[in-house]
Amino acid sequence: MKKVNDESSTVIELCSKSNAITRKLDGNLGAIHGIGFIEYMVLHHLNESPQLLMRRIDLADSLGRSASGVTKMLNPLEKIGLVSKEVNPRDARVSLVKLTASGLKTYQQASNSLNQVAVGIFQRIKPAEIQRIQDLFNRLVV
Amino acid sequence: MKKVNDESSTVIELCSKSNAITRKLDGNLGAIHGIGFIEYMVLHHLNESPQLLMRRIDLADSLGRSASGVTKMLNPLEKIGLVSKEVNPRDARVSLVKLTASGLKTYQQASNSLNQVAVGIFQRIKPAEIQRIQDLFNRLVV
DNA sequence: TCTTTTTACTTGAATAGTGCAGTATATGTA
DNA sequence: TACATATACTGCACTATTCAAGTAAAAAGA
Repeated sequence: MKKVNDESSTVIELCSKSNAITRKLDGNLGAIHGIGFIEYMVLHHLNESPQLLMRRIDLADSLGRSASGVTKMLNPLEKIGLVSKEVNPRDARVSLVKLTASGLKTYQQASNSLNQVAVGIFQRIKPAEIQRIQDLFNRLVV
Repeated sequence: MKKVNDESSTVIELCSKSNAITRKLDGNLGAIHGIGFIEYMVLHHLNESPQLLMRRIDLADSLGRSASGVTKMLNPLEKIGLVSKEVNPRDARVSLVKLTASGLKTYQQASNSLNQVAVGIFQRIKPAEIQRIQDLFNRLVV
Protein backbone atom coordinates (compact mmCIF):
# COMPACT_ATOMS: atom_id res chain seq x y z
CA MET A 1 0.00 0.00 0.00
CA LYS A 2 1.55 3.20 -1.26
CA LYS A 3 1.11 6.24 0.95
CA VAL A 4 2.68 9.06 -1.00
CA ASN A 5 2.92 9.73 -4.72
CA ASP A 6 6.08 10.59 -6.67
CA GLU A 7 5.39 14.30 -6.42
CA SER A 8 5.19 14.13 -2.63
CA SER A 9 8.34 12.13 -2.13
CA THR A 10 10.20 14.52 -4.42
CA VAL A 11 8.96 17.47 -2.36
CA ILE A 12 10.14 15.74 0.80
CA GLU A 13 13.57 15.05 -0.69
CA LEU A 14 13.84 18.61 -1.98
CA CYS A 15 13.18 20.12 1.43
CA SER A 16 15.45 17.69 3.29
CA LYS A 17 18.35 18.49 0.98
CA SER A 18 17.64 22.19 1.25
CA ASN A 19 17.72 22.03 5.05
CA ALA A 20 21.04 20.23 5.00
CA ILE A 21 22.54 22.62 2.45
CA THR A 22 21.33 25.67 4.37
CA ARG A 23 22.88 24.39 7.57
CA LYS A 24 26.15 23.66 5.83
CA LEU A 25 26.32 27.07 4.17
CA ASP A 26 25.25 28.91 7.33
CA GLY A 27 28.26 27.43 9.05
CA ASN A 28 30.61 28.07 6.17
CA LEU A 29 29.64 31.66 5.35
CA GLY A 30 29.16 32.56 9.00
CA ALA A 31 32.66 31.50 9.98
CA ILE A 32 34.35 33.33 7.12
CA HIS A 33 32.16 36.33 6.31
CA GLY A 34 29.93 36.83 9.35
CA ILE A 35 26.65 36.33 7.52
CA GLY A 36 24.28 33.38 7.19
CA PHE A 37 23.10 31.84 3.95
CA ILE A 38 19.79 33.69 4.08
CA GLU A 39 21.64 37.01 4.42
CA TYR A 40 23.81 36.01 1.49
CA MET A 41 20.70 35.37 -0.56
CA VAL A 42 19.49 38.90 0.22
CA LEU A 43 22.73 40.36 -1.12
CA HIS A 44 22.51 38.09 -4.14
CA HIS A 45 19.00 39.11 -5.12
CA LEU A 46 19.85 42.78 -4.67
CA ASN A 47 22.93 42.36 -6.84
CA GLU A 48 20.84 40.78 -9.59
CA SER A 49 18.24 43.54 -9.66
CA PRO A 50 18.50 46.82 -11.60
CA GLN A 51 20.00 49.70 -9.57
CA LEU A 52 20.75 47.15 -6.80
CA LEU A 53 17.33 48.09 -5.46
CA MET A 54 14.31 46.03 -4.40
CA ARG A 55 11.01 46.33 -2.58
CA ARG A 56 10.84 44.35 0.61
CA ILE A 57 7.82 42.39 -0.55
CA ASP A 58 9.60 41.27 -3.71
CA LEU A 59 12.58 40.26 -1.65
CA ALA A 60 10.29 38.16 0.56
CA ASP A 61 8.89 36.44 -2.54
CA SER A 62 12.34 35.76 -3.94
CA LEU A 63 13.47 34.25 -0.66
CA GLY A 64 10.30 32.25 -0.05
CA ARG A 65 9.82 34.03 3.28
CA SER A 66 7.19 36.16 5.03
CA ALA A 67 7.13 39.97 4.88
CA SER A 68 7.76 40.30 8.61
CA GLY A 69 10.64 37.87 8.38
CA VAL A 70 12.28 40.15 5.84
CA THR A 71 11.71 43.26 7.97
CA LYS A 72 13.38 41.64 10.96
CA MET A 73 16.24 40.12 9.04
CA LEU A 74 17.08 43.40 7.34
CA ASN A 75 17.60 45.34 10.58
CA PRO A 76 20.99 43.84 11.45
CA LEU A 77 22.07 44.05 7.81
CA GLU A 78 21.34 47.79 7.83
CA LYS A 79 23.11 48.19 11.14
CA ILE A 80 26.32 46.70 9.79
CA GLY A 81 25.94 48.74 6.60
CA LEU A 82 25.53 46.01 3.99
CA VAL A 83 22.19 47.41 2.81
CA SER A 84 20.45 50.77 3.14
CA LYS A 85 16.85 51.95 3.22
CA GLU A 86 15.50 54.12 0.40
CA VAL A 87 12.10 55.66 -0.20
CA ASN A 88 9.98 55.36 -3.31
CA PRO A 89 8.77 58.86 -4.34
CA ARG A 90 5.95 57.29 -6.36
CA ASP A 91 4.52 55.22 -3.54
CA ALA A 92 4.93 56.14 0.11
CA ARG A 93 4.00 52.66 1.30
CA VAL A 94 7.06 50.98 -0.04
CA SER A 95 10.46 50.97 1.57
CA LEU A 96 13.20 50.05 -0.85
CA VAL A 97 16.31 48.11 0.07
CA LYS A 98 19.58 48.95 -1.62
CA LEU A 99 22.88 47.10 -1.74
CA THR A 100 25.65 49.39 -0.45
CA ALA A 101 29.24 49.44 -1.70
CA SER A 102 30.24 47.57 1.45
CA GLY A 103 27.44 45.06 0.85
CA LEU A 104 28.61 44.50 -2.70
CA LYS A 105 32.13 43.81 -1.51
CA THR A 106 30.95 41.32 1.09
CA TYR A 107 28.74 39.71 -1.54
CA GLN A 108 31.62 39.23 -3.95
CA GLN A 109 33.87 37.75 -1.31
CA ALA A 110 31.20 35.44 0.05
CA SER A 111 30.38 34.34 -3.49
CA ASN A 112 33.84 32.85 -3.81
CA SER A 113 33.23 30.71 -0.74
CA LEU A 114 29.80 29.71 -1.96
CA ASN A 115 31.11 28.81 -5.40
CA GLN A 116 33.55 26.35 -3.90
CA VAL A 117 31.00 24.69 -1.64
CA ALA A 118 28.41 24.56 -4.41
CA VAL A 119 30.82 22.80 -6.76
CA GLY A 120 31.36 20.20 -4.05
CA ILE A 121 27.64 19.65 -3.67
CA PHE A 122 27.20 19.05 -7.41
CA GLN A 123 30.43 17.14 -7.93
CA ARG A 124 28.62 14.01 -9.06
CA ILE A 125 26.32 15.82 -11.47
CA LYS A 126 27.22 16.88 -15.01
CA PRO A 127 27.06 20.58 -15.96
CA ALA A 128 24.34 19.97 -18.56
CA GLU A 129 22.20 18.38 -15.88
CA ILE A 130 22.69 21.32 -13.54
CA GLN A 131 21.27 23.62 -16.20
CA ARG A 132 18.38 21.21 -16.51
CA ILE A 133 17.63 21.24 -12.79
CA GLN A 134 17.52 24.99 -12.73
CA ASP A 135 15.11 25.00 -15.65
CA LEU A 136 12.87 22.56 -13.79
CA PHE A 137 12.91 24.69 -10.64
CA ASN A 138 11.66 27.64 -12.62
CA ARG A 139 8.65 25.62 -13.67
CA LEU A 140 7.58 24.71 -10.15
CA VAL A 141 4.27 26.27 -9.12
CA VAL A 142 4.62 27.54 -5.59
CA MET B 1 31.39 40.30 -14.61
CA LYS B 2 29.93 37.06 -13.29
CA LYS B 3 29.74 36.70 -9.52
CA VAL B 4 28.34 33.22 -8.98
CA ASN B 5 28.71 30.01 -10.95
CA ASP B 6 25.89 27.76 -12.15
CA GLU B 7 26.23 25.51 -9.13
CA SER B 8 25.74 28.43 -6.76
CA SER B 9 22.72 29.87 -8.49
CA THR B 10 21.13 26.44 -8.54
CA VAL B 11 21.72 26.08 -4.81
CA ILE B 12 20.12 29.48 -4.25
CA GLU B 13 17.10 28.56 -6.35
CA LEU B 14 16.77 25.20 -4.61
CA CYS B 15 16.67 26.76 -1.16
CA SER B 16 14.31 29.57 -2.16
CA LYS B 17 11.82 27.10 -3.60
CA SER B 18 12.17 24.87 -0.58
CA ASN B 19 11.40 27.77 1.77
CA ALA B 20 8.31 28.68 -0.20
CA ILE B 21 7.10 25.07 -0.37
CA THR B 22 7.70 24.54 3.34
CA ARG B 23 5.70 27.63 4.21
CA LYS B 24 2.87 26.57 1.95
CA LEU B 25 2.73 23.05 3.36
CA ASP B 26 3.05 24.22 6.96
CA GLY B 27 -0.09 26.25 6.43
CA ASN B 28 -1.92 23.50 4.60
CA LEU B 29 -1.10 20.56 6.90
CA GLY B 30 -1.37 22.71 10.02
CA ALA B 31 -4.89 23.85 9.23
CA ILE B 32 -6.18 20.36 8.42
CA HIS B 33 -4.13 17.95 10.53
CA GLY B 34 -2.54 20.07 13.26
CA ILE B 35 1.05 19.31 12.30
CA GLY B 36 3.67 21.25 10.34
CA PHE B 37 5.55 19.97 7.32
CA ILE B 38 8.62 19.10 9.37
CA GLU B 39 6.47 16.99 11.71
CA TYR B 40 4.97 15.31 8.68
CA MET B 41 8.46 14.48 7.46
CA VAL B 42 9.21 12.80 10.79
CA LEU B 43 6.16 10.56 10.42
CA HIS B 44 7.11 9.86 6.80
CA HIS B 45 10.66 8.76 7.57
CA LEU B 46 9.45 6.56 10.43
CA ASN B 47 6.86 4.98 8.17
CA GLU B 48 9.54 4.17 5.59
CA SER B 49 11.88 2.50 8.06
CA PRO B 50 11.73 -1.14 9.20
CA GLN B 51 9.64 -1.68 12.36
CA LEU B 52 8.59 2.02 12.14
CA LEU B 53 11.62 2.66 14.31
CA MET B 54 14.54 5.07 14.02
CA ARG B 55 17.43 6.48 16.03
CA ARG B 56 17.17 10.20 16.67
CA ILE B 57 20.48 10.90 14.99
CA ASP B 58 19.41 9.15 11.80
CA LEU B 59 16.18 11.10 11.85
CA ALA B 60 18.21 14.32 12.13
CA ASP B 61 20.29 13.30 9.11
CA SER B 62 17.22 12.43 7.07
CA LEU B 63 15.63 15.78 7.88
CA GLY B 64 18.80 17.80 7.38
CA ARG B 65 18.50 19.11 10.95
CA SER B 66 20.57 19.21 14.12
CA ALA B 67 20.37 16.58 16.87
CA SER B 68 19.06 19.06 19.41
CA GLY B 69 16.47 20.27 16.94
CA VAL B 70 15.13 16.72 16.67
CA THR B 71 15.03 16.30 20.45
CA LYS B 72 13.00 19.48 20.84
CA MET B 73 10.67 18.79 17.98
CA LEU B 74 9.90 15.27 19.16
CA ASN B 75 8.66 16.34 22.61
CA PRO B 76 5.30 17.70 21.44
CA LEU B 77 4.88 14.77 19.05
CA GLU B 78 5.28 12.36 21.95
CA LYS B 79 2.90 14.39 24.08
CA ILE B 80 0.12 14.11 21.51
CA GLY B 81 0.91 10.43 21.02
CA LEU B 82 2.03 10.34 17.40
CA VAL B 83 5.41 8.83 18.28
CA SER B 84 6.78 6.97 21.31
CA LYS B 85 10.20 6.54 22.88
CA GLU B 86 11.87 3.12 22.89
CA VAL B 87 15.19 1.91 24.25
CA ASN B 88 17.88 0.01 22.41
CA PRO B 89 19.00 -2.97 24.54
CA ARG B 90 22.27 -3.19 22.56
CA ASP B 91 23.29 0.43 23.13
CA ALA B 92 22.11 2.44 26.13
CA ARG B 93 23.07 5.72 24.51
CA VAL B 94 20.45 5.62 21.84
CA SER B 95 16.82 6.51 22.27
CA LEU B 96 14.68 5.12 19.50
CA VAL B 97 11.62 6.82 18.08
CA LYS B 98 8.64 4.73 17.02
CA LEU B 99 5.59 5.62 14.98
CA THR B 100 2.46 4.81 17.00
CA ALA B 101 -0.84 3.54 15.58
CA SER B 102 -2.23 7.02 16.05
CA GLY B 103 0.81 8.49 14.31
CA LEU B 104 0.36 6.14 11.38
CA LYS B 105 -3.26 7.18 11.02
CA THR B 106 -2.37 10.87 11.05
CA TYR B 107 0.40 10.19 8.56
CA GLN B 108 -1.93 8.48 6.13
CA GLN B 109 -4.51 11.24 6.33
CA ALA B 110 -1.95 14.00 5.98
CA SER B 111 -0.41 12.18 3.01
CA ASN B 112 -3.63 12.65 1.08
CA SER B 113 -3.42 16.40 1.60
CA LEU B 114 0.24 16.47 0.68
CA ASN B 115 -0.34 14.42 -2.45
CA GLN B 116 -2.81 16.97 -3.73
CA VAL B 117 -0.61 19.96 -3.02
CA ALA B 118 2.46 18.23 -4.46
CA VAL B 119 0.68 17.47 -7.72
CA GLY B 120 -0.15 21.16 -7.99
CA ILE B 121 3.48 22.12 -7.46
CA PHE B 122 4.64 19.80 -10.26
CA GLN B 123 1.72 20.45 -12.60
CA ARG B 124 3.97 21.88 -15.30
CA ILE B 125 6.50 19.05 -15.12
CA LYS B 126 6.20 15.68 -16.80
CA PRO B 127 6.22 12.48 -14.67
CA ALA B 128 9.41 11.21 -16.30
CA GLU B 129 11.16 14.43 -15.33
CA ILE B 130 9.99 14.15 -11.73
CA GLN B 131 11.69 10.76 -11.50
CA ARG B 132 14.78 12.37 -12.94
CA ILE B 133 14.82 15.16 -10.39
CA GLN B 134 14.62 12.70 -7.54
CA ASP B 135 17.50 10.74 -9.00
CA LEU B 136 19.57 13.94 -9.18
CA PHE B 137 18.77 14.83 -5.56
CA ASN B 138 20.11 11.48 -4.45
CA ARG B 139 23.42 12.32 -6.07
CA LEU B 140 23.90 15.61 -4.25
CA VAL B 141 26.83 15.59 -1.84
CA VAL B 142 25.74 17.32 1.35
C1' DT C 1 -15.96 62.98 -4.33
C1' DC C 2 -16.35 59.59 -0.60
C1' DT C 3 -15.93 54.95 0.74
C1' DT C 4 -14.19 50.36 0.41
C1' DT C 5 -10.71 47.30 -0.61
C1' DT C 6 -6.15 46.16 -1.45
C1' DT C 7 -1.25 46.66 -0.74
C1' DA C 8 3.32 47.48 1.86
C1' DC C 9 5.21 47.39 5.85
C1' DT C 10 6.05 47.04 11.10
C1' DT C 11 5.50 45.45 15.77
C1' DG C 12 4.70 42.07 19.58
C1' DA C 13 3.92 37.55 21.35
C1' DA C 14 4.71 32.98 20.61
C1' DT C 15 7.20 29.15 18.50
C1' DA C 16 10.99 26.90 16.36
C1' DG C 17 15.82 25.97 15.53
C1' DT C 18 20.84 26.40 16.55
C1' DG C 19 25.38 25.83 18.76
C1' DC C 20 27.56 24.63 22.77
C1' DA C 21 28.33 22.45 27.02
C1' DG C 22 27.43 18.53 29.71
C1' DT C 23 26.23 13.49 30.67
C1' DA C 24 26.44 8.83 29.80
C1' DT C 25 27.73 4.99 27.11
C1' DA C 26 30.51 2.60 23.74
C1' DT C 27 34.76 1.78 21.14
C1' DG C 28 39.69 1.69 20.23
C1' DT C 29 44.29 1.27 21.85
C1' DA C 30 48.32 0.56 24.71
C1' DT D 1 42.90 -3.52 32.26
C1' DA D 2 43.15 1.43 31.96
C1' DC D 3 42.70 5.39 29.43
C1' DA D 4 41.63 8.22 25.54
C1' DT D 5 38.44 9.11 22.00
C1' DA D 6 34.10 8.88 19.69
C1' DT D 7 29.04 8.66 19.73
C1' DA D 8 24.03 9.60 21.16
C1' DC D 9 21.45 12.43 23.36
C1' DT D 10 19.70 16.50 26.29
C1' DG D 11 19.25 21.21 28.37
C1' DC D 12 20.15 25.98 28.00
C1' DA D 13 20.79 30.55 26.18
C1' DC D 14 20.39 32.77 22.06
C1' DT D 15 18.75 33.79 17.50
C1' DA D 16 15.43 33.39 13.89
C1' DT D 17 10.81 33.07 11.99
C1' DT D 18 5.99 33.19 11.96
C1' DC D 19 1.22 34.76 12.61
C1' DA D 20 -1.96 38.18 13.86
C1' DA D 21 -2.96 42.80 14.59
C1' DG D 22 -2.20 47.44 13.48
C1' DT D 23 -0.83 51.63 10.54
C1' DA D 24 -0.64 54.08 6.54
C1' DA D 25 -0.98 54.84 1.71
C1' DA D 26 -2.80 53.66 -2.92
C1' DA D 27 -6.31 51.86 -6.03
C1' DA D 28 -10.93 50.75 -7.21
C1' DG D 29 -15.75 51.58 -7.14
C1' DA D 30 -20.09 54.22 -6.08
